[in-house]
Amino acid sequence: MAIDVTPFAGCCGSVTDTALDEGAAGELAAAFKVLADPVRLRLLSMVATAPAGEACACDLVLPLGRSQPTVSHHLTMLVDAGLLTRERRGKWAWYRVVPERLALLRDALAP
Amino acid sequence: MAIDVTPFAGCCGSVTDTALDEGAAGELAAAFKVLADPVRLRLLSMVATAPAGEACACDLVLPLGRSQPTVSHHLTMLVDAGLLTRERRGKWAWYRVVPERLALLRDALAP
DNA sequence: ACTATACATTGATGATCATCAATACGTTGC
DNA sequence: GCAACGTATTGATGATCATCAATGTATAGT
Repeated sequence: MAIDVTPFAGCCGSVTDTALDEGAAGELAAAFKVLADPVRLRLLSMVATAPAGEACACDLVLPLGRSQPTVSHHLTMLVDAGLLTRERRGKWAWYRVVPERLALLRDALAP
Repeated sequence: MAIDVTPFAGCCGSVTDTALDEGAAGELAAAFKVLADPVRLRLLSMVATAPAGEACACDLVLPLGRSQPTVSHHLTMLVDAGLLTRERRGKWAWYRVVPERLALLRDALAP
């Protein structure tokens, strides 16, 4: 089941801006939780640095040293978090990063 | 036991820069894991937005609605992660944010 | 010294999560 | 239709973690 289609609706404001209320803190925490895993970070960076800005899931399993279901699970989490998009082409699934989403999280740490 | 005095030694490079190796991904993930909690995010923003750039622990317990030990635990995690500094003055403990540390994490999400 | 206060630590518990084996689903080619 | 392949889902398990009550450790005031 999808974790949350719009975790951290966050449009503006940084942690150093104004004190976060409980709701905003929960959404932001959920967003960072997705980044708080080595496998997901590697997946994100592998897709981000892939040749045409996209990567096939078939090329991500072996280098990570995890089972196919585990990699698929992490990719789904990244998609659900809005950090990646998934596009099926035939038997393969291709992933691209969503820069705006990454920027949103980065801005949450702005001074 | 302190989690790690220098988690994410990270000096340079973003997730979109070059593919992360297992070690770097682990350090980065550990750093984000500290941010991946609502209470810690609220603590961070409360300290960041505090009047003189510092906040007394005594003023952080009630607004969070958590027990004193729980708040103390989260503050310790933030200090161990290098995101906050702690200074004891008499009976009180005063916290300040470490902007450089926050910037380090922000840069890890740079395009 | 004694008491009260502020904070940290310990120990225990329930919840969340990463992981894999097994299985299901959808697509391609024969 | 059938077999092979790439991917997603299910179910189970061990590990990690947030939380609190109880306790420990200082410091300040009387």
